[in-house]
Amino acid sequence: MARIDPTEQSRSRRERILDAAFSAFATRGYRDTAVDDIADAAETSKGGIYFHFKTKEAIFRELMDTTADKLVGKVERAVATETEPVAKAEAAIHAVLATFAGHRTMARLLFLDTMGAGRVFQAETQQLHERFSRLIQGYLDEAVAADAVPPMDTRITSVAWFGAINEVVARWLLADKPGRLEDAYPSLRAMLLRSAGVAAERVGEIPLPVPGHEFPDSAR
Amino acid sequence: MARIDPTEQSRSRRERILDAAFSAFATRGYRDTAVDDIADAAETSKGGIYFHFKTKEAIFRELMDTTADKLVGKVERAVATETEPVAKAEAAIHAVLATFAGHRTMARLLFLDTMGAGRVFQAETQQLHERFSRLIQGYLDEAVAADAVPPMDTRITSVAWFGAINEVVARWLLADKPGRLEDAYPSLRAMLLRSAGVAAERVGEIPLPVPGHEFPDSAR
Amino acid sequence: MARIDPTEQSRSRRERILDAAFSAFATRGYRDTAVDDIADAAETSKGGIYFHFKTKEAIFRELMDTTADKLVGKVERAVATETEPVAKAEAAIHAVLATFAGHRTMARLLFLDTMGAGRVFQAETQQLHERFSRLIQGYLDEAVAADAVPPMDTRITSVAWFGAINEVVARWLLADKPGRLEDAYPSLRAMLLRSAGVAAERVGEIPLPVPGHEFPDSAR
Amino acid sequence: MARIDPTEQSRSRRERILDAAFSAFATRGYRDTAVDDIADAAETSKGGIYFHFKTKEAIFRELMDTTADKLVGKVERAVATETEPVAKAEAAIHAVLATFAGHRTMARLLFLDTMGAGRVFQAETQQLHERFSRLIQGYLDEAVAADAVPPMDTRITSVAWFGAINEVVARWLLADKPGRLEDAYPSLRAMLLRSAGVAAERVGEIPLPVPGHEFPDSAR
DNA sequence: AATGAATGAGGCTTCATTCAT
DNA sequence: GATGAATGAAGCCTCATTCAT
Repeated sequence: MARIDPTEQSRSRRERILDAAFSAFATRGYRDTAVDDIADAAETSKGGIYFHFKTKEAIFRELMDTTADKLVGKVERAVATETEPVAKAEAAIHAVLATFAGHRTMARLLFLDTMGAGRVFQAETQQLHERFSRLIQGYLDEAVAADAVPPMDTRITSVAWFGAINEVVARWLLADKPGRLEDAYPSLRAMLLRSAGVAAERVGEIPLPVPGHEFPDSAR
Repeated sequence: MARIDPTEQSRSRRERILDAAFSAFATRGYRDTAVDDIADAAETSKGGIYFHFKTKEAIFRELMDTTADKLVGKVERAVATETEPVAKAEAAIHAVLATFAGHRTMARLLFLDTMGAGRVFQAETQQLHERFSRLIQGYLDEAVAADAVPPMDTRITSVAWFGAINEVVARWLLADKPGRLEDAYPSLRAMLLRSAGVAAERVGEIPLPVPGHEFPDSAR
Repeated sequence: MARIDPTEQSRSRRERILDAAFSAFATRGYRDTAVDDIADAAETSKGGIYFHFKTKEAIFRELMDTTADKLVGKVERAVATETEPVAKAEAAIHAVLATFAGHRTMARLLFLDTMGAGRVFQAETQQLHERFSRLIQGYLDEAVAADAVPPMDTRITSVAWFGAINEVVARWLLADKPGRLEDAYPSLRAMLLRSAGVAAERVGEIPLPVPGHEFPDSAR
Repeated sequence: MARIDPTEQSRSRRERILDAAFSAFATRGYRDTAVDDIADAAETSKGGIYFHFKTKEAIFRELMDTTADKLVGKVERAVATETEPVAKAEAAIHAVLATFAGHRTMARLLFLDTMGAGRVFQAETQQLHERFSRLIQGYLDEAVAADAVPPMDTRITSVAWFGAINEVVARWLLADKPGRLEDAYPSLRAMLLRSAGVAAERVGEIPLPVPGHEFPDSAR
């Protein structure tokens, strides 16, 4: 008599809530998402949600954390396939862009909504950004150590890198006709590599804007 | 016996409201600021606010616009003192950093809270970011035209520049012990100039992190 | 140990709200009734009301509809007991008067407050009046078809009938010392029947005012 | 040096306010008309209004009174041209319909908005209705005295008359495609005269509905 | 575990009225 | 007389959270 493992059953419900919350937060933002919305989307009741999560905030927190974990994991796996320092950095940049390109919603949640959640989450957000820029900084430090790039303040540089990538992604997220995010990769890559002092030969040719494939403008 | 011009009088009240709103929004964010809070801070009544502004949103909008105007003005004035393209870009970067260094709250309002306001303001925010990146793009285009830098996709590069600067400022804003924002200038400048392909001689020496003056870490 | 069916339970609360709203609207009018008033009277919280009804307007709408339904139902049942056309009309008139006589508040809500609700409800109100005058027109048309009365413009006549009845009821509603509404029936009946051209023999004797039982005057 | 008489000047302003209020109340109803609206329409300031009138209610009251006076005046003048009792009644009916036909707004104010004003005005409204039905009753009593109609309860009959007329006017007011109010006169006249027992010869032929000129339906 | 009803604090906005100038 | 700025009491509605079942 195959009864469903209650733990399994519960997890599936819990997961369903997380999924629903994820998509709701990403679509409407934290503040504009009511717990009722999540309940509806998860085909549960409000009470059901409060059984699994202490507060609305807790849902958001958990979502932020696991999502960030996923992304970091992807980046690390992508980087692991490379050995040369600069190639590692390139792989990281590409991994981020590729991941977001495939998961617009994830990007939206991670990078756009963090402030919408209000004061409460600023610490959370900061840690997220910190985490990513530290990741980058690690690769830059390696590159410096390997003499692939000259010494520099890798802290500031990595923060700036993160900002640059973040902005390109955000702009793409909000564009009316997004186009393909990966089209931005060559130029962004060149810009970042050069910013770190990677040798011109290694950077290669500087891409020019392809007519008809310009980076999207914010409409209206 | 100089009576106060009623127009003046009214403007002063209006201004008082704007000031109060400015500081409240910058401190607590748009959503977490109640109209009552603004009224209290402006030493007016809620009704008084609604005499001068149609909605809470209108206050925020006006604040965003005028603040952005001020910043753009400062940047343009700083740039105007230079003639050489790269120097213009440097001046712009420096102007932004210097302005924000002096007006933390302004920065907070412009760059951190925009999303906190919710879906309604995404268009507004986009325009703001757009405006700044276009400003940068203008200088980059000039530099390309003057052969100060090689041809490139100035659209993406300027978006990335904006993102880089934005992130450095934001990180500083949220730091517990901010330090001096201008300490970040040399490295940020070098990073940006190199990213655009400015000649190494022109960029000059790459600054190293000064022990004890590292870029602030996010607390906790 | 009979537990109350939760559906039942909820309905009873919903009903309690409707009852409270009904009496509040009828007493103070739509605009002068705050949602808080209804909540208090229903011994619920404001939020509780908004769980059951989307807006204040929705409560009013539902009340109007069901009340009208009840009245129409009563009239139709009364009419169904008669076969002769003129008798049907008489039954209808009597049913309206009798119903209102027993339910002053219902009358008040249906006939006096409709405009107090403001522009929003004019359509609703019109439909209500339309509904009743169409009901009357149906009986008049039957009477014409049965040669019980001569041909006439039954549309205008029925509108006028409705107006006449409405006014008599309204005047009674607003009177300080209402007296018995049914005392007005004989004269109103005679007036209406004659207005439709019912034969004098069928109408019978024209009632004279009974001293001491005059139709109430508006006080002051 | 022809200075404008200050009294005159003041009255003109006062009148302008009344006019503006009249049209505003008639268009949007009492509750939905803000004092600001009136001020704007009268090209004055809110303060100016409160100089001339103690409260918003006072404006409405005065408007109701003078408007009713005007209408009563018209009716009485029309009736004065007739000597025969039934003709007087006919003249009165016609005068009301004709006046309203020419002044939709006046009708709206007097007959539709009275309740919208809320509890406060019910006394006022009642007096208005009372006044008109007493006017009618006077003519009916004369007719009875002159043996033009048989004895009856003229109190109820006149109330019913008033209601009948009122409803026809109201329906016309709210119709989408009003048509001509006076088209309703023949049938309404016949209905009313018959209701009072006026001899068939005197009433004349009963009008049938003219195809294409039916009394307007409430749209939708 | 889950449900749905209930709560109540709090948010934004409107508007009649007052008042200093 | 007139103006427009200011007041503050309501008003309607939302929503995170709790709770009986």
